[in-house]
Amino acid sequence: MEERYDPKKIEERWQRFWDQNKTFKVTEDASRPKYYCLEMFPYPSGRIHVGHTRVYVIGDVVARYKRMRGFNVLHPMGWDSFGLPAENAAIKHGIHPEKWTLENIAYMRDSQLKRMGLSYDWDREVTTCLPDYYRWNQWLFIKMYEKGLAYKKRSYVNWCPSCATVLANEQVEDGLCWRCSSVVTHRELEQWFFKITAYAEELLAHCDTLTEWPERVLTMQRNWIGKSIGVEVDFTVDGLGEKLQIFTTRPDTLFGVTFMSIAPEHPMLDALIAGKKQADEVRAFCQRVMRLDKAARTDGKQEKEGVFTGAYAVNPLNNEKVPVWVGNFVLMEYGTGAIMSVPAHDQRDFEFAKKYNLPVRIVIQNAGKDLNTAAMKEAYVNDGAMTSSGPFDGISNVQGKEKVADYVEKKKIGKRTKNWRLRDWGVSRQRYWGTPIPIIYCDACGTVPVPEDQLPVKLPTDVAFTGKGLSPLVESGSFSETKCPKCGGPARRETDTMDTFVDSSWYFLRYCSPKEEKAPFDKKAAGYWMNVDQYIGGIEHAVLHLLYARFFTKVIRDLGLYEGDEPFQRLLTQGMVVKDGAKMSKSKGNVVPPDVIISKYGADTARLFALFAAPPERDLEWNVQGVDGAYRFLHRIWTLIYKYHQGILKVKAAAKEAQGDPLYRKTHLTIKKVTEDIEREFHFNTAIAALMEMVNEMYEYTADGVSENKLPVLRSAIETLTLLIAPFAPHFAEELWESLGNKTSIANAAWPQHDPEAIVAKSVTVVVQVNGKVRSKLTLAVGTSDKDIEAAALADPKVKEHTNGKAPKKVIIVQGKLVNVVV
RNA sequence: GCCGCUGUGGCGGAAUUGGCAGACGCAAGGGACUUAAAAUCCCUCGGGGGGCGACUCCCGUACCGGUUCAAUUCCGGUCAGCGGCACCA
Repeated sequence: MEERYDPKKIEERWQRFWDQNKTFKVTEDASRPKYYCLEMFPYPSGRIHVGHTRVYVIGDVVARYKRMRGFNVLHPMGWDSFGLPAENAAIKHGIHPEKWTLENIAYMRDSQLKRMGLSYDWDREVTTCLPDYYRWNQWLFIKMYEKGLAYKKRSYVNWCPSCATVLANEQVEDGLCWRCSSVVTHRELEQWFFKITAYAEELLAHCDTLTEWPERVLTMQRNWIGKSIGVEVDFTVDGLGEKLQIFTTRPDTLFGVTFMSIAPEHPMLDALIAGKKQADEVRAFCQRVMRLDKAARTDGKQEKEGVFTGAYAVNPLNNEKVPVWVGNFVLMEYGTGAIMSVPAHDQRDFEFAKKYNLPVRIVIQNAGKDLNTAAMKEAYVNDGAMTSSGPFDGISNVQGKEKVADYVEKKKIGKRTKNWRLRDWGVSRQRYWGTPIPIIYCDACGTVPVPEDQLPVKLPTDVAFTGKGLSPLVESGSFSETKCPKCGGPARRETDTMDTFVDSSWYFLRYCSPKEEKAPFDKKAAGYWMNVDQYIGGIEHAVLHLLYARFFTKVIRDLGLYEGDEPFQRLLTQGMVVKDGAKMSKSKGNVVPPDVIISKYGADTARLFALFAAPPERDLEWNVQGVDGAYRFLHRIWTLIYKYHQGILKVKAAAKEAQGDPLYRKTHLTIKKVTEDIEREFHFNTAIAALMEMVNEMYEYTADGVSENKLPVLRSAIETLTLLIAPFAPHFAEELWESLGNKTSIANAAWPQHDPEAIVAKSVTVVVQVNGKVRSKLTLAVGTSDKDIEAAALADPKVKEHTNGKAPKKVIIVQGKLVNVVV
């Protein structure tokens, strides 16, 4: 054993050892319990910083701990490697996206991740931008096409002018592009969609089964799916005879309808205004509204505006004629694109009615204070008794909702229905660096999927990256011109590529059998490894990746490829890494690359600090002095062990016979504490604090030298400490483990178990309170009876002083903890 | 506006089932070692008061109130910060 702790030498040595011995390679083994530990795989942007590595360190501790607990641990790593930055680099620097990407991967793998000492089975590395992976994206796309789950439609879609591509709804945040924050505009385009709405009900219902997910994420998913239950009702357009269908969640207010509002895009609009004197004004209004971008259009603060179409519709419940307006706040995408307006009981309708002087009719009466239309300052949206509602007068509106719905269905003027906020997932991207959509268009045969035996449709390499005009795939004649697989005639390929979120929607299944050539993954292998027992990643994916991956798992299940409803058993969303008060990011200029920390302190120090400074789900302030502290801790252990190294090698570690020795007791208390802290919500910070306490106690124990007969106890403490620190500081632990005479890797050593008898104390300190205030402490033998405890407490001089001679009213005793004398 | 989370020393954080508030670490101050420094080791370290002193008393977990022998923990209200949703019919 070297006198000084030299992380550089140690870490290089053990990383080589793990690589050469394939220490973390795993295969299916039915005789052992499996554990699948997965961190969200990275986009290989080039250089990562400690903000990125935090998640891998957290996952690595889990994986190493579970391995020592005897689990067959699958812990893979790969690359989410399709995406825009590669293409932008190509445009800017003239490097092909593939070259740029693969070089980044090599650097990140070999110079950053491997140097952190992460226990991955690198033989399972998955790289989504390579044909052996993306061919299965294409295969899955075709399967989904065959089942009607992938379809093409012309519609208004989100367009990011800066990224020059379409975005899915989930990728628009506050009207801005999730990646570059440009204002998202609307475009009418023909696009491929995945029918995620077909799974809306199940995606929502199964949220209830994800009991080991953070409630926050589930709330976000439930909000995003946005189920609302209501009624569709047909109003008849006066003079036209056509049905104008509306959706409402408030059928109880149907008698309060005083006008209707439709979206500017509503298909019936032309018919409504045909021949009316308002026609030109309405058209001008609609064009003005439709020109607005998505953010402006859906901003709730925007004033409600509208224009009368000149048409009337008949309310089927009371046969009243009400005017039909166009409203700027009515959305074509939600419901039926038309609403009934009840100004008395809907705030938007109320504002609209006030602005345009439309009538207000109260149909729900406030039980506390009678409403009257003249005095109303805002809509009354609470419950009450129905009024002016024909046969429903007098009943509560809560019951009324059901009764009116029954009535509507009986009269066949509408039906109960559900509406979803969730939209189908638009997956077409007008860019090069993604999976080509495996579809061919033939003038004779129409849309034809590429036959399975012709997969993969590879990305062409002979393309130019100009950054101008259309995607390189459109410009590449050799790619788009092809033959129809059906009739052999001339045809052209789809030139759009898939959203990169498709890649990450099933990669966790691919890890189970990454080399499989006949299917996306081997069903048996997936049956063994899935689900992912622990998934770890950022909260930013709460409704993106995590929703898509759940959807894909269900689709894959229904294709008969996998038996299981949900991919991720337990989810941990780690906090971000903050420095100087801001999230670590390249643009803020506050990044700390792991390489720098590793060179100066070593990976074990970097790991220890990241784990100690905050619990995993909370944000972590990166602070150099804190890193020093972690470094000091490792040195302190090393120095202590070095001092007694020769001595303890001559003895066997203490066992039961040492019960009663204070260090032996501390050793076993620490085993218990560290194990519980890891098992309970991965509280690594307190687990490491417990190790520090143990080391402090070892220093005290050895302060006046160690006699021969204490060496076995010291040896057991040192061995235990080495094992307990192994998941956190693995290189450090390996080196010490070897120096203690062990021939095999500590990664496969058994996690220690605490001896319950060793931690039993003979005596306990009992807090003595008078009227709830601590006044004294007593040291009593364990098992002292309540009667004796009370007597001891009352005999205590401090107690006598504070009770002032008064007799106790009550004495509360909590065994082994506290006595409270109440006077 | 609605929903959720959070609020503890100079700082990061701990207190697991209602039972000693501030574990552990950082920073700071003092001391030992050293020609000196670094490193290391030891001590002090929430605020205020009293005592020469071993000590001791009061206050304190955003704020106000409640339940309880006992509240950082449970309940009600207020404030602040963060996050999500939001013209969704």
